[in-house]
Amino acid sequence: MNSPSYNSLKLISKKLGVSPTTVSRVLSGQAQKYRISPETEKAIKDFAAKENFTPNPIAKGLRLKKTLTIGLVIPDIANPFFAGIASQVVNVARAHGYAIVLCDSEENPALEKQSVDLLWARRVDGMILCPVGQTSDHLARYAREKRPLVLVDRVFPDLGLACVSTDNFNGAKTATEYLLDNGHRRIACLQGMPGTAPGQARVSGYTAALRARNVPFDPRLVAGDSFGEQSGYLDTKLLIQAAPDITAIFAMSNLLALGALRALGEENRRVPADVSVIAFDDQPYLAHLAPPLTTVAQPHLEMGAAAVKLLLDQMRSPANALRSGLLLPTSLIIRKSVQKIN
Amino acid sequence: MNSPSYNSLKLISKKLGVSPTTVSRVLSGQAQKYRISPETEKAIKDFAAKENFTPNPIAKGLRLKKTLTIGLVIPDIANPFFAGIASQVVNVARAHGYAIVLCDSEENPALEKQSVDLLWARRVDGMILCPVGQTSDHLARYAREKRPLVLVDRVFPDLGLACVSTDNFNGAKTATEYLLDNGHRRIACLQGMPGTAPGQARVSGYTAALRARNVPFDPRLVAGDSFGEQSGYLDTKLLIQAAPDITAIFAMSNLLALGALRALGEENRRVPADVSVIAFDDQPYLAHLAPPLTTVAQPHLEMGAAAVKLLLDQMRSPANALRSGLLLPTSLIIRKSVQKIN
DNA sequence: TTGAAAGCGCTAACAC
DNA sequence: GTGTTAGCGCTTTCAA
Repeated sequence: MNSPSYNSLKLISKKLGVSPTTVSRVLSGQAQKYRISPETEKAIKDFAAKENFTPNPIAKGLRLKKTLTIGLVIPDIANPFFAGIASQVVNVARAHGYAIVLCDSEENPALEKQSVDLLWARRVDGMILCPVGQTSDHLARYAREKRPLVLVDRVFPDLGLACVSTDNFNGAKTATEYLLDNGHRRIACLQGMPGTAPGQARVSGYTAALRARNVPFDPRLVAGDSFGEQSGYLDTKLLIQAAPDITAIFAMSNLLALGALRALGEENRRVPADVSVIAFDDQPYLAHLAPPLTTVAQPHLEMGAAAVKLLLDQMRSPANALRSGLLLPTSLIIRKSVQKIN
Repeated sequence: MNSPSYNSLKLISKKLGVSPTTVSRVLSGQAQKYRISPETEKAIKDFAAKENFTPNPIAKGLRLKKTLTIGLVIPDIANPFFAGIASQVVNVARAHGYAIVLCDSEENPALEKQSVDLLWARRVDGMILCPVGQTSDHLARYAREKRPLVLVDRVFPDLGLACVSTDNFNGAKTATEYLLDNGHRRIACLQGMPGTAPGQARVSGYTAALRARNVPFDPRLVAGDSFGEQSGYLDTKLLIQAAPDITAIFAMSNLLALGALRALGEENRRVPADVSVIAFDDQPYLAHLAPPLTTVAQPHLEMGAAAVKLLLDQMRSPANALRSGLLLPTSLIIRKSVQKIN
């Protein structure tokens, strides 16, 4: 009754007067294949059900060299963007019989590398990684070794690894065009962390939209160094000093938008009457801000699900699975933070 | 160069001309204990470092009956409250050498039970569980079996299991008193999911505060059936119909508060001019709402950390570890959603 | 100071 | 139809 002592194939086979092999065969659904007699099969299945027995997955893992486990490395699980991805990864993986081992790299490249190593050392069958986004050296090796691995969000497209990300370029381009359509010409851009694929793609989308409409690109209007609230606040403050004539801010994350809102409030600029704002990545609370924020929505759930599916493909056939970039579409969610001017 | 073939103690021992035993001893830090010669020790350590070798944890797990793994079951990892707890659990666990296997019960008791069973079947050394909160039958058994298990948030105090939760009673009492201090008498209460420990404790705190100030308790002012935004919206609508004279709403979660804000907006009641609002559980975005919301903050990070620590205690000595409830203090974060009246 | 051997619980090859 | 045996990679007696 105390401290759970586990059952085993051997114990069961003894109680039932058959061999461990037979029990193993029945319990792994191979009864048919080995033409085990229906009575034996039933006896074993009933007994296992009654005793609530499942073959020890550790022993199975050792023997089969498979753990039915997927590693998930995320820069910050408390960030709703990543939490959304994680939730989908967990659920889809479970549906396929895989468990998720979760690591948090705390936006720290060293911790990321350590987490990745740790997970391989623990013999996960595959891994989903949202890189912190600055370095990819430690990943090149895994690409060569053809380990089942898919990158999400801050991807490195040139590594020959499977990647899932959103169409950041077009998302940003569309948002910028929307601002232009509303008469804005002096549009600031809070760029987030430079050197990350999503950051770069978004800024490219922004400049592409300007160029297409012959609006001069002013490099002083592009600012910022991270995706956090602090950067949004500080850089908006600086921006207002340096370019008081801006009429719109395009923030490359919703945290940046939050920070911008705070700075704008302090500077007594009303949104959207004085300055229009567009954010990136939709979150439930954006609809409840004052004003409700217009934003570029990313398909979180699809991202997580797609990552798992790509990974399962690779695990099935490591050699010839598709190893390219998947680009999911964004959508512009129009709320009330952009005002028409002129 | 292709497909990673793992090293092993045996392989290494062969290359070094010693026995697997010796390699194992050195690599598990038992060199001293077995008085292995410094040269042998160094040779083995150097080689392991060069080859980047770590003993296979699966084999180790089989032999030692320990997996250095903790299971974490959460009702919804996309909910920032739980994501905050998870982030701390992951980090503290890692610091102690444990990996986290994450399950999402999707607020579904059946899935919760399945997840718990799955994790034990996978031989996790211990488990941290945020129950969905309605049933506890399947947990009673684990209490009897003295499995390492700690409950977080929606705890069941009478099960003889270790629990971590916040002092919901006093948190709610303090918030209600603050409303009373500001002259409010008709205070509605969006109660969240009935039958959950936190929900009940919060409502008790609310009524206790009323009683202490001789403000009559009106059961019609208590409404709601879940902690989600929908319920906040709908029940606020109904509340305004049923009791148009309310001057304040105490929402037992921040999602409920969001819903209330939306309903209030539609009904043209300004916050806080017409109706004051207090939320429960602080989240970064609350400071950016219009108006910034006053709320009862819970110590997320401490909750996660405390849970891991209690669990580690139990895993060290399953028989006589502390198995009681830990109550963490809340704090009232005063922002701008409460107005003094009369 | 080191090694040989057994066994953790499982599955797959090879009998019969 | 079923069983015997070996071995996955590790740790731990026991022996030397």
